[in-house]
Amino acid sequence: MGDDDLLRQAGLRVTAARLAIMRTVRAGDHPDVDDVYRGVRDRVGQVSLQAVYDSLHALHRAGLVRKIEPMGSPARYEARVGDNHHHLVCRKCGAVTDVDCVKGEPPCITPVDAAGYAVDEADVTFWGVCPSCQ
Amino acid sequence: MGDDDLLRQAGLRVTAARLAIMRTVRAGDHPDVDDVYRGVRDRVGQVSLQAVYDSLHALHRAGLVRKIEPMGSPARYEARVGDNHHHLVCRKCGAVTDVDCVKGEPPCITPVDAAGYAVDEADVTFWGVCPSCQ
DNA sequence: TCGTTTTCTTGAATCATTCAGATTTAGGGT
DNA sequence: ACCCTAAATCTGAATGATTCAAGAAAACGA
Repeated sequence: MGDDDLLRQAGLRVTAARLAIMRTVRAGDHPDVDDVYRGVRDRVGQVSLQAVYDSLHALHRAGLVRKIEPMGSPARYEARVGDNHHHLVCRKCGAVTDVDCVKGEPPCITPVDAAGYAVDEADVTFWGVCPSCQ
Repeated sequence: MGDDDLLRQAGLRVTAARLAIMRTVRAGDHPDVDDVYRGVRDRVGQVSLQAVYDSLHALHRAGLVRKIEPMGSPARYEARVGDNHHHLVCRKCGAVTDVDCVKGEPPCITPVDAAGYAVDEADVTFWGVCPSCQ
């Protein structure tokens, strides 16, 4: 299924900007908004930064992209959705690396005592220093 | 051991502002900077917002307070440190609730494949809807 | 093709946080 | 007790990511 079908299926209109955003996020390595902005401009020549914000919000709401926000850095996006994987973040360079979850099904972790909360997602971030920064 | 000793032991000077910040963080429920700011003013009358930022940084660096940053909200602080507990965050009201870790020792979780990273901390956030918002 | 609704644009505003420089204070040394 | 110096705090401004607002353009069902 192509990106256009994914968009339509989510009730979103198919636009050049959105297709380029999806491709850019998929091609990049956890790009932030600015990375996506630049990537999209490379592909379609002209987009406004706000269109990128709007579209990323729409795509995120539709579950087509995942948003991660490591402490201290701007929001980053990724195309791997639904597989509930987690992230390794380098304290020095900020690099983000995917880590597969031990368990297969999301949510991979259920708190011992949910305190009455209806939990629907577990967000796990491992902090450390990446190989090239060590 | 009193807060003054904790500060001295960390190589930090003992000031009224810092003592008030520690008490405020301990008394509050994951307060953000502004909550701390107001709490400290209630206790000592006069502090600048920057002093609160500076002191919280110092306390955080010294390991006397923990900093958490749920996506989309300003940084929050808590006094429980070193026990590697995690957090439940309400998607509606933003409330934060502590959850004890299944395992006892930090890091409570070690990624299956650390990809060469020297991992020193695992940050786990559960997202859901709290009892009163359901 | 037309009309409605969504999307995109431009431009400004907001919010948390940080930076800079001057002033004060804590606490060790005399 | 009094200096001295580094650390802490103050005032005031700057930054950077993100959001708001309102008009123009584009998508797509009728």
